[in-house]
Amino acid sequence: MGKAVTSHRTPKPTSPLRANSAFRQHRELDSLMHTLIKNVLAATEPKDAVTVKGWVRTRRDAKGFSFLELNDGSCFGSLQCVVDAGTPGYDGIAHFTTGASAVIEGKLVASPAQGQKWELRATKIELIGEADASYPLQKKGHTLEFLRSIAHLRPRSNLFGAVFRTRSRLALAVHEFFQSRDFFYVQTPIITASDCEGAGEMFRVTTLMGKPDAKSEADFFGKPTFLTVSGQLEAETFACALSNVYTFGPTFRAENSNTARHAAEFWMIEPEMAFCDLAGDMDLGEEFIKAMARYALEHCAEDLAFFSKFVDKGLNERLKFVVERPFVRVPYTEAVEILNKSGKKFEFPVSYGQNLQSEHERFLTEEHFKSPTTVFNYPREIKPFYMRLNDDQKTVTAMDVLVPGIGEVIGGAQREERPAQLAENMKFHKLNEQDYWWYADLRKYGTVPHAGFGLGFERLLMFLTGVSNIRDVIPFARTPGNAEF
RNA sequence: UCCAGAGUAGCUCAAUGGUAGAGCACGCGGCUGUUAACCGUGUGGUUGUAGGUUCGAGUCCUACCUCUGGAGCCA
Repeated sequence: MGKAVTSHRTPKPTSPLRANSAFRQHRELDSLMHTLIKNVLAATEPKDAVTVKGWVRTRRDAKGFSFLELNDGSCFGSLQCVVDAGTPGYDGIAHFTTGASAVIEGKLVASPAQGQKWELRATKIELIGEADASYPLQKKGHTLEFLRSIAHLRPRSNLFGAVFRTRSRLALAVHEFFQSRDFFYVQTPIITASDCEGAGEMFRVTTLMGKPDAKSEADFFGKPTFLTVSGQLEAETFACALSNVYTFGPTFRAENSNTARHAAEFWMIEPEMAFCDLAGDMDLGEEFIKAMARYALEHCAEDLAFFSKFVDKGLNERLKFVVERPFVRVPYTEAVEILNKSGKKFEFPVSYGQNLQSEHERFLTEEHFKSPTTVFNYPREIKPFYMRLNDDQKTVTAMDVLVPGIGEVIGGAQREERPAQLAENMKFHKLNEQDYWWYADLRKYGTVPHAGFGLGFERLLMFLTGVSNIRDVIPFARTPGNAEF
């Protein structure tokens, strides 16, 4: 240990968006520290003294020297280091095995061989921490199932490094999208007492462990509390004050869902706009998805190239298509007609008043329109109380954005802003008005038409990376029976 | 939760009801500006768990567990 691990100061900011900001103040210190491999590989000319720190991906020994491939996760690629016998530290070369951490100093030179532009001719190598022979990540491909069982190590693999770099950049893109449109970021509570909209089974939050007979009045908050299933109702209160707001945070559903697109803990993005109707809501949803696709193409090109090659061959085409073409918009009633006239045999029959099944959604977006599709104006019976009743008295201003391969990515609506109608909606859905007194107050004091939607961040990532299981786009997945890490 | 499929070495997979094997990983030796390096060699197993059928079960039967795909709930 010692010197090798002492420099942990924030390296220079490298986000293109922060290039000229005050965040660059540590830049001068960079030369005293190590250089991220991302910056080494982007060099435009040879350099005399470079120090890199990372984890050994592989070592290939030759007579009299070795190739060490070092990766620090700062970018997709690894740096090939050439270490001659006799280089300080070479006597311990056998310990530089896959997974070991190391510091390498050397000269950056143009590589004489195919496969890489630059390589580091080592002048000194130092082992930081060796990797036990049982290190499970091999140089060969692994199944996603196996990698899930080593979630603490999988970020060191090509795929998961790419996924989580992309996730980070898109999280920033979410904020930039909304902030640049004058939306304010609202942090809605994670612990909540309201059963909200019946959006799903909830996790109970309590300090009454081991006291099964205790009344909820004796609980920490003096009433039953849960982990939030949505920040929407709270976001509405802020939209009715700051005009345009969004949430971006963890959401919890205690459903016993066992699918590739459900998790018990996931991140949801919920914009809410005052003085906005359903059309404006659909516009925002479409713009948002297009902007995310564009951002990924522009800022995650290297990682996307990997996804296109090994995860989803059609990814780049699809993202370009999404960016360039308008989404299809179709009323629910018309969607049902299309499905009925399709001549296609569905496992579940299509009929008005029923929710669209996965197979129906897939047909619309993958076969019929071959495009992301927004379905709107659903029957009120199958949608929550807060959605605005249309003049036909039968449908509500709901909208779902469906994308090929994933299904529903966005669920949203224009909200019911008329106090009497909101009360009627609650009766219709057999809800207790008293439980929503503060929500109803928004309609009592200066009500405005407003609209918003919820978007699953992980589902968005699945769509943008081609990764087909939600467990593989979230760092540590929580699903029924699984919270190991 | 329902339907279907699968659990064999650290990983990926073979094995008619009849002596459990290969590749990779790992160890050792060799070779080479190599790049999923290569060649030789060695180590490595309570066949998911518990029962049952049989002279004999990785293989057939029952239950359970786990995972995968599909469905429901949704984002």
